[in-house]
Amino acid sequence: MDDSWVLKEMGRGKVELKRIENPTNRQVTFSKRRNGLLKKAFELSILCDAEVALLIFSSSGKVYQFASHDMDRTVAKYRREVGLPDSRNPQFRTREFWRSEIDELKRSINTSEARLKHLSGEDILALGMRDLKQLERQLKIGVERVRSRKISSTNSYI
Amino acid sequence: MDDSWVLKEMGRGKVELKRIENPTNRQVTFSKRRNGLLKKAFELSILCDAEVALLIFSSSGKVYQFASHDMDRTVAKYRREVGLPDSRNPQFRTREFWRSEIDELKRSINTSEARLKHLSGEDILALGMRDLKQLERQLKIGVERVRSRKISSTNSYI
DNA sequence: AACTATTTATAAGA
DNA sequence: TTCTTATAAATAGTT
Repeated sequence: MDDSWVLKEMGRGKVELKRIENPTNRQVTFSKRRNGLLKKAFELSILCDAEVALLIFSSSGKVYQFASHDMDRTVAKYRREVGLPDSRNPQFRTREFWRSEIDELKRSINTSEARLKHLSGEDILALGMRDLKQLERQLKIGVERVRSRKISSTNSYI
Repeated sequence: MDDSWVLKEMGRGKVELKRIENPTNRQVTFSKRRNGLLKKAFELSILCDAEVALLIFSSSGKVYQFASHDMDRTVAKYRREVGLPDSRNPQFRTREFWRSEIDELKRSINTSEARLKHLSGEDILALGMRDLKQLERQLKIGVERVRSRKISSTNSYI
């Protein structure tokens, strides 16, 4: 992205990637970049359906935050992921209940996604001839529908 | 920065600020923007001497993180700031946590099903020309893959 | 993964 | 701080 890494930045001037010593400049830059970062965190969460949590403390101690879902939830998720099994939870029944609920939904998702892959021609090695023929028929129907839709769209017939 | 808020984005094209439906595009954009966001978080922490913590979960559940100091420390600091007495064990919120987890899975299912319909040529009235073209391209790829699979299957080339 | 045309972000300056 | 502007970066669509 630029020549000698850790050397330059955006904008009119060129800035070393190191702490800005002038307090005024640092404050101004903090304000601008903080907003930019929060905005991009928001956009990432929307565009890519990601769960994002962002915490920023200014050097003077003020907090700024963004959480696409819920800060606690995301942090809890992170803790589990990282290895804190959070297994001090005595309510295993409840926990098991929710888990099975979720497993069921996940199975449903897997089914849909397998079908989506098949419709994209992926993971079809295991399919038999009958399924392949049916798949081909379905795809051709799809192509035809999309094609005719494109035509009427082109002619502004909406 | 741009005309009608929530309408455009960077780069060659113009993108609505909404979830990218095509899984491939979404994954690519996620990868690019995730890196951009992590980089900017890092730069903010250096340039402005700020304490920054960033958590990103992809929609497939993979975690990415940046912490200028220490994730736990920053989170604890945040909790104190917000008023929660650093309760790392939010038992009373467990129900809400599971509920949002489940809601998300349900949304995911709805999305898969919408896309399945699109690939079958259903419910495509609302799609724009760009999406239709992409859909047609994808369907044709699917047809080709299925066709070639049928041939090798016929010839017992497994 | 690499390439660019564009759009954004932002460092300085006012 | 806010606005403006010149320039550096980020990135969407494409190959």
